[in-house]
Amino acid sequence: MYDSGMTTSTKAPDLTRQKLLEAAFGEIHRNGFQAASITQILCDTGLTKGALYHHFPDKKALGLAVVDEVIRPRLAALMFAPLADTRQPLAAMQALLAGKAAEDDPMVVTLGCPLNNLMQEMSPVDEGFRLQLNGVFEDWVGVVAAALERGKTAGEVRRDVEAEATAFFIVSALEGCVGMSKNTQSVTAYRSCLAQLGRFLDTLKR
Amino acid sequence: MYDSGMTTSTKAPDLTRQKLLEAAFGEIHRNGFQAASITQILCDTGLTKGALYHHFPDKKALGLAVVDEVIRPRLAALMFAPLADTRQPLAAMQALLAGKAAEDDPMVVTLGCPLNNLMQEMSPVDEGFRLQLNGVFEDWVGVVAAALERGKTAGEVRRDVEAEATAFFIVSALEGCVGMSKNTQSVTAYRSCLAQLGRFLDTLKR
DNA sequence: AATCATACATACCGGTTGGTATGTTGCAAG
DNA sequence: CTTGCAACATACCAACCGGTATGTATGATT
Repeated sequence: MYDSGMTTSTKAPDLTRQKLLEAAFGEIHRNGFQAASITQILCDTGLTKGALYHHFPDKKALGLAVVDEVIRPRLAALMFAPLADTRQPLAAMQALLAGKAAEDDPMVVTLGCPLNNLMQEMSPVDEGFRLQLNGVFEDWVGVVAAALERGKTAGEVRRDVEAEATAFFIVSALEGCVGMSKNTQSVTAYRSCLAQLGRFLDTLKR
Repeated sequence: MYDSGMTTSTKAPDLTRQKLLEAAFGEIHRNGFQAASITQILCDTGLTKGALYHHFPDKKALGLAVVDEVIRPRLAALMFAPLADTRQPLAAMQALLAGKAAEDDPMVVTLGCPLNNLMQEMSPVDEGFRLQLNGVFEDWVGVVAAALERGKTAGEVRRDVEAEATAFFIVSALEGCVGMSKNTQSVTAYRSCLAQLGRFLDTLKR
């Protein structure tokens, strides 16, 4: 038999692990990795160090797990999925940007993109983090590039567009927009910046 | 009389202040503000806490001074000056980007843009920092926007270009390129990304 | 029923942090 | 000559950090 009737209390290791990951994600998103306090994360979850260091060997492992098991899936759902099979990547991305801009109070303006935040903070400082983050980033660029290629064969995208370089630029510009808007704390600037990125996308049209 | 013959030893308050600022800039550039160690900064300068806390009330004040007295002038010399009076902002920015791309080993790829780094780290966390950084950023955008406006009247830039929004996007995209290249640690990607930004600039031509 | 590993909680530790209080030196004014 | 303040140096501190060692409850195994 299995513990079907358990609420949360007794023993549910994967659940507590998940709680740790989510809390860590929140603290890291708010304060960055280095400034994220283990104690605070445990405070948020109601757990203790015993639980944490049972599931993760150290703080860095927790951070890397957050990248792989929280940030990556979120990004995949938000940004990868809509482009996964499209043959009109430009239209799809325009819709994506429009959807982003339409959010009434984007948390991304308040706290920024979790991936970008971590990249800016940790990439120059820790090679392990850099590789992990770069993996997610390159996957993202890869998804966009593949979509652009499909758009080329489908006739939506100009033939002389360098898919890989353009994709890299699109993602970079998007992250740049988010980052600068975070600094400005202005939703208006955020939307305006996204609109300009949309204008660039238009120039790729055939 | 004034102490004309002093080398460095006895008393030269503004010089030690400057040394503190430069060392702090370096540590902040390498590790971020929160992770920058006061002790390490003093180690770099050969000074002590007595000196530091004589010139600055606390760590935050030091950081803000770095923004105003180190980062801002550097940025002004590198990015503002070349656009100060141009009537062909597009050509000027293309030249600027080309110059950036031509650097054999841009430190900006290794450690990123000091302004961007600080914005990403500190803006969501400390309002004082946000305002200070945003001041520099908005000045930058203002310089670009003004140049674009002059380009419009001079006939280089299309009339339907929204100077302010476009300037915001240009700077954002540039910072995005730098940030992503920092993560990739690839000078090639950096140059390629700058080239794409150049293509966007071309679309603004009349 | 006894055993044993998993899944935590609790208490503790060395190291580092930013910050302060006190001391010392030197130049310049009175 | 001495007084006084600016410009530092030195010693010290409480708070917090990540990490560990130990203890304990629980469920599964034999």
